[in-house]
Amino acid sequence: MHLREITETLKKRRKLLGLTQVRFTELSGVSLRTIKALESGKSNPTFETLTRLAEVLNMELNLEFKLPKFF
Amino acid sequence: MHLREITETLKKRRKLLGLTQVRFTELSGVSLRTIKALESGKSNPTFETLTRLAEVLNMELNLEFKLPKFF
DNA sequence: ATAAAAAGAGCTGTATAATGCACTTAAGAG
DNA sequence: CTCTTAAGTGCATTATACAGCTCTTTTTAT
Repeated sequence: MHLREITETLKKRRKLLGLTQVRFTELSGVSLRTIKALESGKSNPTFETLTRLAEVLNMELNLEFKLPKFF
Repeated sequence: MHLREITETLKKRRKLLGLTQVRFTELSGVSLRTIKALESGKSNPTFETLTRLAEVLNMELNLEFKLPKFF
């Protein structure tokens, strides 16, 4: 997944769970500033930042083999 | 996956493909210093760095739901 | 249409990721 | 063992992620 897909997924799921950005910072420990930058596509986040956010959403980052397109 | 798992996986696959760290920098564009730090567990890499390395190995990072442990 | 809440942006400081160079240590081949 | 190559470390520099504050814009509800 490209970074844009990942951030979009995080954002959509955050909203699906009815969380505001503020509540998201409280639950994740990632600053509001960082979340805003990330969601508006203005950063190259560290692995830890993405992981802390994913965690709150019951998600995680996995390293996998690329699958051929027809999958 | 935790960072340690990810870096171990990258390292193992790099070796499996018979690549040295030097060759890995040439193919990925990530500096030798950064690869050394990463593989020896001394950094919190950016998404881009991980992606560039994974790319060379025909792998990628995916954001997924956590599965219950019995899977 | 207005008020309130949420999201985004500018400015700034601090921490640290990424980099290059030189050196040391470890691993492999002869 | 020695020689060669690969991997890891220390130090210094540069770039930038992270963070807090304030202000603006957008969205949502009344």
